[in-house]
Amino acid sequence: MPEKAFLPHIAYDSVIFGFSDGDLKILIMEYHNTGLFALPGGFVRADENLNDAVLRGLHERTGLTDIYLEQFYTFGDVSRFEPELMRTLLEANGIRPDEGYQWMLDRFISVAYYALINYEDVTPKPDALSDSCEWYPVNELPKLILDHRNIVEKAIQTLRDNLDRKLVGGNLLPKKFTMNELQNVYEAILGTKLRRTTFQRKMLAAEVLVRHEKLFSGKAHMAPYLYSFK
Amino acid sequence: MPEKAFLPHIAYDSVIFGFSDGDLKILIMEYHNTGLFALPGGFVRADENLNDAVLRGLHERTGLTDIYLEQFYTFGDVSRFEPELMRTLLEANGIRPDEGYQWMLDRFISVAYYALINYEDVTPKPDALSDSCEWYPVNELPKLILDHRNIVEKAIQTLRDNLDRKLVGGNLLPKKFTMNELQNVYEAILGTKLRRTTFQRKMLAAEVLVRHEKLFSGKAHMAPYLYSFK
DNA sequence: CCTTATTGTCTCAGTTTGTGACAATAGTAA
DNA sequence: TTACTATTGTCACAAACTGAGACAATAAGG
Repeated sequence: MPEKAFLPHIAYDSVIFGFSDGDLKILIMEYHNTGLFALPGGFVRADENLNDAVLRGLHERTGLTDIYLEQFYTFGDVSRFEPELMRTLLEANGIRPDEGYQWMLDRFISVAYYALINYEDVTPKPDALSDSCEWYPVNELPKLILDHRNIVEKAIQTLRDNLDRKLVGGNLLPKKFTMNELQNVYEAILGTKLRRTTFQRKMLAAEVLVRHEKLFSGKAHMAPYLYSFK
Repeated sequence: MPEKAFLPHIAYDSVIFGFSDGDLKILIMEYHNTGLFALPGGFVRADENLNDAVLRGLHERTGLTDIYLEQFYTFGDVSRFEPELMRTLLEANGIRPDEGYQWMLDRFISVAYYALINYEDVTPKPDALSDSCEWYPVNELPKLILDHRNIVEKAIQTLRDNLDRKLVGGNLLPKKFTMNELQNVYEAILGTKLRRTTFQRKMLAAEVLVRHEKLFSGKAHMAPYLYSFK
């Protein structure tokens, strides 16, 4: 990792949302031998678009290429600067700062993105510095380093704000889904229960859904239609 | 301007909105002896919060301290990198890159903010590299350097999206204003005419306005009330 | 064939929004 | 003083939208 390969002082962090078991979840990494948890993030190559750097990182973590991705804020407070913490992370990986990693101890400004992916499509992969990369329900996050907790809060807030405006919830589901599954996603994001009939009416009126065949679950009741987004 | 005073590779640009003569306007700077126009921007000191750097720059350009300011996007494409352009700017000011300004020729990622200010409160001041800092209607902008045109477009789009959600239009007016003036601001931002009675009803129902005395303009008709925001 | 859980649709009331009407000014002109 | 004009604050009515429940139509299982 030669110093000049990356832009110094600039990082990105990604809040990767998934949905399973009725919970909104995000991917969290745990660093080797430290018990420290953090958002997946990375650096920008000197000849690489910022957005492409994030997509590259996301691909490495999830294996996915077509990802719904949105930049939502850039965090630039001086209080982000904690060289002792970074030194701990590096040393826990047997890396000495004087081996060309000095730049990682500098102050960083971080551009934050959130991604929406289909939980089923992914087997999370840790990076070189991490033991694990795992899903955590947003209500049961471990303590995170730096201002990462703050980043998550702002990601959720932005996602809520955009939910109706951009009708973006479907990106957390498989291509085909039932109206009830879509409603569960909305409820998990908003943190409130919604009325079934009102939700269905609003979604159908938005004219963004295509109705497909019915889904027979084997249960003793009327089978729901499957839908996909146009 | 010693190199280590500022974070390299990181800049900010600000889209400073004002309102006069029925037009939405922004501040544009013209660089010395070049005919090049750009958004007001600057760099972040090594020990300064990103947001504070922007407020500092805004204060230098406008003299104002209490400013409505919002970060809206960070531009990080490689295509922003145009060292010849920056060299031209520096040389037109009699500055040689080898005098400690080499870092300004590097690739920059720019965090973009928009500000809403009261046009009447401001006498724009150019910075060291500029001949002028002047208001331009958003529909009559000169050709801007780099991706600044793009930044302006995104600022306007964000402002439109936030207009109803945050009831933010009043920041472009003096403390006290008439309902008609507020409507004119909204129309200039949205680029559409609004219905007088509907607009008035919505604003009053939002319970964010305080009604004051009437404003007598000397014209031959009923005088409107003055309002301020709570 | 009867029961049960869930779904798609409809209804009805309550609320919000679009649209025009209208009286109340604050001046000017006769 | 008395018309006359332009603009404002408010109301009235219809249209559209939303909340809340009702209900018939399933898809199994017993």
